[in-house]
Order: sequence, then structure tokens, then C-alpha cells
Amino acid sequence: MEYKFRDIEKKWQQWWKEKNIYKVENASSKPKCYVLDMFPYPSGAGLHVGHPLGYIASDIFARFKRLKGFNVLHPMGYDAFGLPAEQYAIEHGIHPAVSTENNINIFRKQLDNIGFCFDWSREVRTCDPKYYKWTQWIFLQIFDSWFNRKIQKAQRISQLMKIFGETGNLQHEFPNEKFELPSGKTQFTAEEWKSFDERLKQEILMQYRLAYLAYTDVNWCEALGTVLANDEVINGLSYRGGFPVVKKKMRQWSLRITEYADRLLKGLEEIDFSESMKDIQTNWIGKSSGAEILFRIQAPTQSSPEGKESQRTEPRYRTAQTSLYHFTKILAEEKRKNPTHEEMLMWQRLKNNQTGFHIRRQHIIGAYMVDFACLDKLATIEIDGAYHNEPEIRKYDEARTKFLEENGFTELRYSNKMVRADIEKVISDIISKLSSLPSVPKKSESSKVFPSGGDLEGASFRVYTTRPDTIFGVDFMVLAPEHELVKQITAPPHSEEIEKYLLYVQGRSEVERMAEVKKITGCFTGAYAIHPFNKKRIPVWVSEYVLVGYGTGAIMGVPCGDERDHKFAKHFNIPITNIIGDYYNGEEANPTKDAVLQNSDFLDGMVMRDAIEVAIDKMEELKVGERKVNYKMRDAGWSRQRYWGEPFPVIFRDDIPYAMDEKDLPLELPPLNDFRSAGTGEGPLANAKDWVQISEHEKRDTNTMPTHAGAAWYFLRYMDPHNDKIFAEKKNLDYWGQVDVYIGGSEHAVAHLLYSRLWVKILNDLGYVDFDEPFRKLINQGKITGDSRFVYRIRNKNMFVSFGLKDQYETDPLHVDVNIVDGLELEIDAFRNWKPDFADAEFILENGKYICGSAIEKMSKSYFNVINPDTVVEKYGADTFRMYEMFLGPLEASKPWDIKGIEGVHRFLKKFWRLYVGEEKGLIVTNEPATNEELKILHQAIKKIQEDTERFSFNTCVSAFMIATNVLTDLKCHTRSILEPLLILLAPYAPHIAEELYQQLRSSKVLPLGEDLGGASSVVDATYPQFEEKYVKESSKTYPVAINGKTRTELTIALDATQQQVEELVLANDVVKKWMEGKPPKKVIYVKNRMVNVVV
RNA sequence: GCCCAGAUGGCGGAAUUGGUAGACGCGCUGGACUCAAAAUCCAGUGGUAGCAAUACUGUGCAGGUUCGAUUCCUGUUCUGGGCACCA
Repeated sequence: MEYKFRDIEKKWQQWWKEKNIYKVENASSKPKCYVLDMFPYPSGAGLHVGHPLGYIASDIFARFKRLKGFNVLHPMGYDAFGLPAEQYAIEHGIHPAVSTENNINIFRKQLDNIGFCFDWSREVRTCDPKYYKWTQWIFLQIFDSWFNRKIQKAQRISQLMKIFGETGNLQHEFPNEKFELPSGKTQFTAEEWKSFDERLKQEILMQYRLAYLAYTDVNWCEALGTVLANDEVINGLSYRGGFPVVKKKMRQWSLRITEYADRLLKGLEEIDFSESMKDIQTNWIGKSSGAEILFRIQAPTQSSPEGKESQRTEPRYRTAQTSLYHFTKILAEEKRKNPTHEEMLMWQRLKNNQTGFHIRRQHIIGAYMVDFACLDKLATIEIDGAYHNEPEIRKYDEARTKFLEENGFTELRYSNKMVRADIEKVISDIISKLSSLPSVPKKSESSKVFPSGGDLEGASFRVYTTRPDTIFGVDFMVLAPEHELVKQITAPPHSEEIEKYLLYVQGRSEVERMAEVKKITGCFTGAYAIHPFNKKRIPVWVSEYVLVGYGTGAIMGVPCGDERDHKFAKHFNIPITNIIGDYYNGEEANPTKDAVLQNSDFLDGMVMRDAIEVAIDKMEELKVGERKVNYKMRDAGWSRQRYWGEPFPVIFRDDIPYAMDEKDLPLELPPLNDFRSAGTGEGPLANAKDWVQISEHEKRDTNTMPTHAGAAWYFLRYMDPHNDKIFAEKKNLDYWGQVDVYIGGSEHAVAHLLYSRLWVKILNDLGYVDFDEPFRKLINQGKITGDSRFVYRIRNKNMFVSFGLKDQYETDPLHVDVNIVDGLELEIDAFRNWKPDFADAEFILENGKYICGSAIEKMSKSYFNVINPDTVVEKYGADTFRMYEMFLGPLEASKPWDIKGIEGVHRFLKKFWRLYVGEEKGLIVTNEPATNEELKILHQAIKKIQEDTERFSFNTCVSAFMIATNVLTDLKCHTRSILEPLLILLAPYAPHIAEELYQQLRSSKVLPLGEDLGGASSVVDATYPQFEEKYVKESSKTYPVAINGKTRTELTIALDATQQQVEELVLANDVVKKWMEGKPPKKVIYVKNRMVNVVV
């Protein structure tokens, strides 16, 4: 009987399905094992041979564990929300739900073809309302939580409110250091808390919530009217269309993951992730410790910005008419303390540069006071209340408008009603109007307003440094271009240059800004900072290599100790102070901590390492700085301006977000046909007006959650996938617990893996799950790359030249479908039929053949190098495919797909088959007793395969199967007691052939299955064979014998030989004697079971 | 740029703690079976020299530690990955 793999595989796949072989129960006396693949996104392109690599590995492991007596949870489902489906909908008008469903069906068919043991009764899809109901529910739990730093745990908001009612926030400072109350304070007492109105209370609580709203940057493309993902932006231009992209602030949800930075770091110590994965996460979190130092700004003088110090204490800012200054100033201060409700609302949104513009409130211009002013853009913003409607006031208003116009101001007006109804619209209108205004006319004499020098009374900024010991080596300061002080402190002679520079930086990505170290850019602001200790004047620069989001957005430049600072100083000819003596050679910076400090005032003579603490202590003593732990990680942006994601389960009542009632979940996506964004920066949901606007005072969020949301907890849902009372029953969560083995690509290193770790930690804090880390062990499978083929077209001709001759012509390489290339030789007829353009193509051949070029690249449709697993399975069978994918190399390594080697694996399975089944006779297994040699082969295989499977070294397992099969074939072994255990060993790898042979053995009357292996109804539930040492034990070993480390001969020596016996035996050997050339042996090294070495 | 991983025959790879480098498979060469082919089987296969025994050489490159290094250390070159909205 032939090995008819196609029939066999179809038959058993069907049988497994009918018998529900892969259904897993939540209750079992067996130990549990949870084997999980990373959630796949069902893309329209379907699976290529690279995708199943991890699935095959996890499938083998799951089957292996089941044979070993575990209750194994091995589920599969779909991360079905996401951008590609939405983009497809925009381009083809097909609803994401429809294309996603189609894609899932294709995906499923491809998976089924490979014979995986998934329990499909547990399938989940993130886009299913029954699923995302619980995604929303968990989001609400996060929204209803805050992080108590004292106990390093999340607690309910009600707990926080109770604390506020008792002690205010004196025990729990605002997590966001920049936040301040309308009074300008950052602390409040219990009494004050009680006196706050609802709006302020909610605003304060928002500062603590683990899911919170704030203004954060997006990539905004005005021309496309949409927000773009980072990888849709290239060199500051949109990927589609090449339109300019700028950073824009939008009010969005964030998760306060920064509060968990320390716990996420600590958790890494107890989980089994690869070192590189831990490194990536550690870097991402980016914990460092050092000091935050306060630098005061010295205001530049108008007349001589670079000149000598001015002692002026009066503010330089002179928009106010001098005679009225004091009067209006008092008035302004008065008004600031008693803002109207709407003014306060606005101020919460406008302050602290949230809009990207520096806006002041109750500002005096001339003799007039405006509600808000953006002086960089010469714009004022008025909130028009009833107050302004009185005739007298109106007259005043008109005079003011006239005055402002004459002085080049643009006035923006909004009614109180508008502010109350839709503040978002007002804010986004302000942003867009301000964006369209030119920045302050630089040399306008008519204007009484100068863009700089103002408000500098007490102006200061903070820098974060890990090297406070180098404080006396500071030669310059650098602010991030986005730093809020930049425009304020820039002196007029420099403002044009700065403006230009800021424009340049706006179009640069962070990676570009960090990466290009050779290209040094920057711009002097004209301002000086004052050294906190020696009061030296330090020039303040702006440069793109400082990022606003990291630390304080400002650094102190220490050229002798930091290479980047050094290059900067050299490039701009800034004099360099040497504080490390000989350690600095004048050519390059030296980041040492071992130097003895010089030129460093009170730190002189100290080793840098020790000076760090001394410097910080002194700073704290003088109140110019403080000890500080810093994290590179920022809070996670959780809003997407997209349709195809989970809607936020919140309702805005008068712009204050409130959690939806749990019983109203899920909040389903409204039906929509047009998925283009609203053009205002809002997502497509803004077009569903009825859905968004619930009532006059109630609105929904038009954003949706990122795909990370559904994927942050799906592994919990598999434990109880159909529960409609809770996301998963506690007893199931307790039984299955952590994922024991998680297999997937390293591309998820920071996003998915950090967010799911975060969600589990929060659920753990809130008492829903008992574990703190979701994944006990993580394995990153490598990628299978494609092997592309190229043809070379002669420019402007429909003529193609073979690879070896292409250099004689001017050619362009074109990707050619790998399916019409045999090795490197192009099938010319197939090529002509491939595309109409090539029907008349002519060829220049070498040796009568057209030879293609080749390259290893990502497997991608656009490279025509995609191999569909279906075609491989059709030709060789699923078992061959599974084993070949494993045989290609180590699971974690990336490797190119090469179909050639698959023949060898296929041949192995045929050879394996022939151990059991004769060509004509059918089953040829006998009950002969096994020989010692056969038993040795079997038990060597059991040991090797068991150990290697446990450590995910599947490629060496395949080799081991081949070796065993080769030797047993040579021995003509057909013994049941050898072949039956061997079959079970193979079952995880090649389940179909194993099931077929197992069932043949079972149904054979003369050959009842061995009781010790379970005699189960399916090979899936057989018992894994037990390794027995006695069969592989040997009494002697053939040792390599080396003289001076070079192997010269072999000797068989008894394993229990003593050192002395070995020495005698070895020295008596002729070959050894020859190589010793009569010299006496210095030493004989004998390592038992390894080797012998004679040193002469 | 920063961080990480990797480099072994013509190819994919093996060598688990420093102990016979190249297991296993592909490819290639020769042979058996066959009218022929496919399939299957047998033998050989890192390089150089040699009929052979054997010798020398060999794990990206340059050094070092060691009786002994693919493995450990230092430096270096190249390749791949990550660096915050693809998933």
C-alpha cells in the first residue's frame, strides 16, 4: 500500500472534527497547560508559508503536552478590528465587517488544511459586539481606577474621592506635574475639595484616572483631512499623495501606563522571555535616575540682545499702555481669580501650550484687556457673554477692536453658548485659525508688540540629567524645538532664524531627529540661562536632537562628556570647558565616570561617580534641583480617528465624560457607509451625527480604540468564551491561569505585549484575576523570508536580458512571479502568458537559457514571491509541510523559504511508512521481540525527541526522526514494540500519518495495541513512551585521543577505567607513541565520556 | 545614532556545560535496477596534496585566555531586527 497522504489527511481531519477530539473542558483532574499563538490579524492577502511557522510549533507542543497527560488549552481567534479593512473599505466601498468576515473564512480554510488541534468552539473575534462588550467593560474598569503610588496598586476612583474628602490631595499629588488648579495651586485640602463644583471635581479626577482624556499629538495631514499612523508618514509627507503632515494636538484618551513602569520592569525578572525581548521592553520603559535641575533665564535686552547683562526687573513685555499698566494689571489679576465658567473651561483647554500655541489669559494690550491672547500670532480670543451686551461695554468693545486691528491683531470671537455646547469645536477652530495666521511680523515697527522678552520675570526651565556631576562642564543649553519657552525667550535678531528652524523640525520624525548624528542642526535663541551654582551665563540653543516628550524637553550640554554635545559644540564653535583633565583629549568626548573632577568648584578633586550624589545633595539644599527617576516611556495613546474599532463606552455631558451604564453595553458601532474621516481631524464616526449627538447636552466620543485594546485581554476570554455575565468566570481564570507558552513574532514586543501585561496588572489589582503577568514563557518565531526572482528589461524596449549579460545593457530589474521560474531559469512561455505586456517580449539568453536574478526579501504579494501553503500541502501533504517548516532551522531564526529541501522530508515520511506498511502486503508490523540494538535506537530517539521538543528545538527533532527511521530501515525492523512507541513520538509532528498507522494497528486482530501506551481511540490521546536508561547504557566508549590538543587517533576504553588505566592504555598506543616522538608526557588529560589529551 | 541578535561546506543547518567541526536534509558525482524515465537502493562529497594510508588547512576578520575555542574575552567588518498609530 502506497502512502496516499491526501486521502489520509482528509479522512482524519474529518474524523477529528466529527469526534470533537480537540474540544477542551474547563474542569479536569489533569494538570493544565495553556499554549497560545499570538492573535492573528486576518489580512486580505491570506496566509503565506511564513505564517504557519509559529502555529505549527505551538501545535506540536500542544499535542506533545496532551500526550504527556496534560489538559491543554490551545485556542485560536481573530484580532479582527484594524486599519487595513478600513482602508480597503475606503478604496473599494466594501464594509469592513464584510471584508473581515471573508478574510476570516479564507484564513480558517487555510488553517484547517494544515491539521491544527485548535479548539474552535472557543474562537473569539474582537469585532464581535459580544466580545467587545467586555473590551469596553474592562476599559470602564480602567477609567474607574487610579494608581495609588503609596501601595503601587490600582484602586477604585471612589476610594480616591473618599481620600480627597478626608485629606484632599495632600497625600497623593497630581501624576501630571504640569497640571494646576484654576487657582494656580497643585494641592487642595478636604475643605477645598468639598467646595469644588462638579466640573472641577471631574477635571481633577481625570488627572488621576488610569484611562484619561488629554491633549496629545497626532500626525495631521491637512490635505487629506485625516490623521495618519507613523508609518504612513515619510519625511514629513503623507505616504499617500505626498502631502505635508504636521503634529497636531487633539483631545484623546490615554492609558496611564507610566504609573506601572516600575512594575512592568520588575515583572520582566520573573517571566521567561528571550533576553532580546526583555531588552526591547526595558529600553522602551527607559528607566534612568539622575537629577532635575532648574535654570533661570536671563532676559535678553531689546537693544543689545547679545550684549551685557541687563539688571531690569520690570517685565520687558510692553503690550500694555504704560500709564494704565498698574491699573489694568490689578484688574487682570482680579479677573484671573474670578473667571466666568466659560472662561475657566476655555483656560483648561488653552493653557500649558496644549493647543501647540502659547496662550495667555486676561492679557492687557494697550489700554484694553482681552480674554485670551496668542502673541506669537498676534491673535486675541474673546468669549462673549451677556456682560458685553450692555451699550457702554459694547462701545468699549468696538474701540478695542479698532485699536487691536490697527495694531495688527486678529480677533477670534466665540459665544458662551458655543463654548458650553461644543468646546471641542471651538478649540479645534482656534487651532486651525491660529495655524493659518503668520507668526508675528518680525520687523514691524508699527506693532508695539515684540514677540520676545516678555513674561520673563522669573522665567526658568528644568533639565533632566543622569550626570549631575558634570554640572560645571555645561557650556550650552538645548531646548527641544517644541519647548514652550522657545518663542518666549527668542530675541528679535534671532527670531526669524528660529522660526525657520522650527518649521524645518516640524516635518521631521523622531527617529530621523535622533538618527542623523552626522548632520548637526540647531539655532541660537539669543537667550542665556544662569548657572545655578556659579551664575555663569550659558547660551540657550534649540536643536532637533532634544525631544520634547523625553525628560523635560531640555538638556544641559556638556561637550567634554557627551559625544552628541561635543559634536554640537564643535559645529557651532561653542567654547568647551574641560572638567575631566587628561580624560578629555580635545578631539572627542569621554563619557567616563572615573575621572577626577576639575574646574568644578565644590566638586573639585572628587571622582565623578561619587560626585553625582554630592551634586544632587547640594542642589536639593539650595533648592535648584532635585533627585529624580525618569522614564522614557510615555502614556499610551488610546484613541484612533477611525471607524473599525471599539467605540469608547462614555458619554460626554456638557463635555464631561461619564462612564456608560454597564447594562447598556456593548455600545455598538453605528452602521456607516462612508469611512472617510470627517476632515476636521475627527474620525468617520463624526459623520454618524444621530449616533454621536444623543441629546442637546449629551455626546459620544467619535474616536475608537486601537487594535491593541481587543488583543490586550483575549487570552482571558478563551477560558470562558461564551459567558455573557462577566468577561470570564473566576474559577476558569483560576484553573487555566497564565499562558504557559506564548508563540509569536517579535514585532509585538512593545505594543501588544506591554499593553496586555498592563491590563492584566490592572485586573489583578482590582481583584479580577489572581496573576500579575499574562505570559509565563514567550517564544518569538523567526520570519520566513521570500526568495524573489528578477528579470532585467532593457530600458525603453520590451526585451529582457539574462542575468549574466545584463551589465552590457542599461536595464531595470522587475520582480517576476516565482511560480514561473524553475530554480533560476525562467519559463519563457509562462512569462509571456503572465501579463499581456510581456506577450511579445524578446529575450537575450545565455547558454540557451534565461537566468533570473534573485534576492532574499520579505514575502509579499508585490514582490511576486509569495508561496501559499495550500499549494505545498496539495503537492506534498500537510504532514510533510509541517515537518519541513520545522526542519528549515531553529524556530527563532529567520530563514528564506526554499522548496528544494522539502523532497527530503517527504522521502522520510515515505520511508517511515514503509516500516509499517508493505507495498503489496499492507501492514507488515510483527510481534517479534525487539533486539537490544532496536531498543537502543528507540530509546535514544525518545530521549532526544522528548528533550528537544521541551526546549522547542524542533529542527533537531526532525533530524532525530530521520536518523531513527534510517537505522531501523537498515535493521529491517518491523517490531510492534519498537514501531508503536515511535509512532506516538511522531504524532505531534505528523498527526495524520500517525493517526492512520495507529488506527491500522488498532484494527489489526493479531496486533492489539500495547496497554502501556494507553490503547486510546485516537493517537491524540495515546500515552507518551517512557524513556529507559538501561537500553542506551554502554560499558565502553570510543574516545578521541589527542596529542597537544590535536586529535590523532581513537581508542575504545571502558567507562569505569581509572585515570591510571587510561594513561597506561593511551601511552602504549602506537599512534600516540609516534606523535610523542619519544618525549616524555607532561600530563594526560582524561575527561570521562569526552576525550583524552596527552600533553608533551 | 542608540539598543539587540547573528555570521559554520555549493545550500538549509547540527555540535545542549570549552572536549572527534560539518549530524540530518538538499544539491552534486559515480554506480545498481530499467528499453528508457520516474521512484527506490548503494557509494562518495569542506579545501589542498596523495593511488592510498595519511598530512596540512578550515567555523566573517585580527588578537587573547586554555592542554584544548564554532563555544569564553578584547577589538573589528558585514547582515538582520527594534526605536512609540501597520499588525
